[in-house]
Amino acid sequence: MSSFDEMDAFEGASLSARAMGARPTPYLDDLNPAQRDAVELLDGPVLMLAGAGTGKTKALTTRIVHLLNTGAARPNEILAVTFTNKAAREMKQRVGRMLGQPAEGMPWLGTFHAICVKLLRRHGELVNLKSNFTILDTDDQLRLLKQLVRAANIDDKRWPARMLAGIIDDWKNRALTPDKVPAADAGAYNHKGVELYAQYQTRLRELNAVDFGDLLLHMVTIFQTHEDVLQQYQRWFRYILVDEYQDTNVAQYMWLRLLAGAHKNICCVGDDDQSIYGWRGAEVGNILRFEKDFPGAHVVRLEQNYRSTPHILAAASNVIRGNQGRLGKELWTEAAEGEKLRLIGHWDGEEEARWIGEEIDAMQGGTRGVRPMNLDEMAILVRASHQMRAFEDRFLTIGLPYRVIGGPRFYERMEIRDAMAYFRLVVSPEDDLAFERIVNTPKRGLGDKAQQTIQMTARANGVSLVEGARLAVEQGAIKGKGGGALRELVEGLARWGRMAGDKDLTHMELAEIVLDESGYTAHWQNEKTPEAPGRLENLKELIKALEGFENLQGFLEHVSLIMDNEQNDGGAKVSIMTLHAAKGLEFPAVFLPGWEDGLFPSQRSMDESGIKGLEEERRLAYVGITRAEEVCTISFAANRRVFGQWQNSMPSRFIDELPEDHVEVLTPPGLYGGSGGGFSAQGIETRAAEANVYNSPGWKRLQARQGQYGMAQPKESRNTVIDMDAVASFTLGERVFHQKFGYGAVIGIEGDKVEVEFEKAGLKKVVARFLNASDDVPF
DNA sequence: GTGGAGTATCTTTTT
DNA sequence: GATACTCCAC
Repeated sequence: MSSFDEMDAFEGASLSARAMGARPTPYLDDLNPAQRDAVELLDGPVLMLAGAGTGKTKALTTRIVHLLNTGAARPNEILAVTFTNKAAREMKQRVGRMLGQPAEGMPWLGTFHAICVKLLRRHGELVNLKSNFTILDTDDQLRLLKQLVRAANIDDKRWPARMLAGIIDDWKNRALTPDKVPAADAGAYNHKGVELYAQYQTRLRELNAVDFGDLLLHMVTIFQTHEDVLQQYQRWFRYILVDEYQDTNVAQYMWLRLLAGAHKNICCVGDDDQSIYGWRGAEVGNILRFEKDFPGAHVVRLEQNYRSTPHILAAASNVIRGNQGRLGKELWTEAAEGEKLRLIGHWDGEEEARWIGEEIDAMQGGTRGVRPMNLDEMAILVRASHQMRAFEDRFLTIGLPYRVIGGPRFYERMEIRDAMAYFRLVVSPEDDLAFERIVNTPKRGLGDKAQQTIQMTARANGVSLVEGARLAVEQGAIKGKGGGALRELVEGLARWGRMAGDKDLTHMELAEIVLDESGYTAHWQNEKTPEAPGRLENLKELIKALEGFENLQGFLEHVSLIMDNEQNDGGAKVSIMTLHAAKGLEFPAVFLPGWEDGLFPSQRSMDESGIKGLEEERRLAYVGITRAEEVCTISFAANRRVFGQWQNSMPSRFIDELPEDHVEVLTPPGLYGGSGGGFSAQGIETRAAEANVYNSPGWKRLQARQGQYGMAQPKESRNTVIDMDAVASFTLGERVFHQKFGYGAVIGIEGDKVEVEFEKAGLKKVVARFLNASDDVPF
């Protein structure tokens, strides 16, 4: 690894590169005047206010190319920060394409986190970290916090560790080390928050580990306390570029200000109207006060939109107008008028999914809209991930190919994390958290008691858990079957560790040996659950993913930072994702379902953050609408299942903010004998009433008439589970149904418990509430 | 020590 | 409706 001094040595070379003088700049001809400004104003602070679809990435990448081309900086003197790995990847590709060569030479183009890891590997010792520190994910973090909470004798029912994790995260986002937490926050987590935060940081240091927030926080601390280090990097990074500046939190902001403090060659790109990460500590204020922070800053506005039709832009503008304190932009386009936005209401969530499925089919077949569309030109953007389920269910039944973006991630799956814990232990045996995860996975007969013995032995001797386990076995502190299994595990770990140094063995082979010899593979082979084969499949995939890396360590590093899994499995598919995940993307056709008050805008957001929360929700609506290029379809449902309970709601207040002239209101389906059989007569009537309302010109007054459809009756009462009072009347011999055990006969009643002889599951004692009379079975 | 049944909580959004 | 957690019976 090259040391920092070696890096400095390049500086001389860069001067000669600059001396080479300007080269032709054909790429500038591709830009509109505003974009050109944004590219050519190289020195001094620049704020690029780039509305949705205004060619922001183009301007940013061209700026990098221009910096290189004019000799202002060498590739490794440019610090370019993004928020997502995807954005970093894309930028690298585009720069490479423009330069006509792979942009391998841009080591400082990456996410905040990836760049901080690089820096921290070099300078970690300044905050008492060894350079091979591990990065904890949220799971490890939570387990660690739980231990601390329990040790502090706090009732983790009333004060969940999750909550503490959130509070600590928040402090870290605000660049607050435990000693800097303001007095106003002293009451946090039952007045124990600050103390536990300090303990947590101590524990992390003992484990030679950091969490995500630490990556930024430690670097800020180092820059603040080591002037020499800061100055070196201020010299080194001649030009700084920041993407999605509106999403920076305080720690990131301080980090940037420190680095840009000397030369102030910083170009921040953002859109205050697309700030949607306030809940994660992002401060819109950062972008709003850029000109104050950097006096004399050039502000460039990109307002010509190359993405959407005028109808779509008009709708988006009208919605976002409701927010206060914006920097203000007016998007315009030369695009043809196109279709109006479409708005439709449905009876319930399932019907919404059904309708959208049919619509997608029709659009694909060319029977709807001005041109046939490919499946990958369409996307469904939801507010909360639980909304995805209805679409997945529906699309599975009609065989419509879809892809969920940002769903449960590969590296978060249980089996993958288990396997990775084994790998972590092979690479670094002192990784106590990894050891705790796998001591008893697969089952080795090592329960709480044995694990406590290991912990105590380790602590008494001041060694890692693995070493503690070895000692405990040696001293015979753990007897019987567990002891033998533990000895085997400890010896295995030592053996695999030695094998890691073996040149004749690839790390893929090693990984396979580890999983086989530890019994982990067998554990899933013996498991009879329906998921087991899939999990084995995932493990195989994990081994395959190792191929791209030098060794296990390199792989683990990669995974801790890049938790996304791009599945580019072939074939056109409809995309389903959250609005947050959709930022930066665009699709010819966009569906925005679930526009109901409470769901969107989210009740929780409004409860917790009031007006600020509502405004962030509104920005989310803005982001959603502006993803659409040609067609945007907004929908809402009167009824939806929440927590398995039916709930009804009113259309979103944002629907009122859509400009009437740019919206076409569609008649709900079902009235023409289309879909949705099986409703009661009452349901049809209600739906007919809805149709009239929708068709009326004054549809905006819908809200005033919410009583008519907002408070619609639940579908059918016979679908509800039998209630407790009714259950009391079970009689001996009665035929009953249980969700899990199936059919059976009542053979005894004791209070609220009923003894049932099930046909398949045999004799069980169950609580009456979970039983239905068999002719009353829900279906 | 394990596994099953019963109970509580959950749903925003993620590097 | 699903999962994580707790409690109780083997």
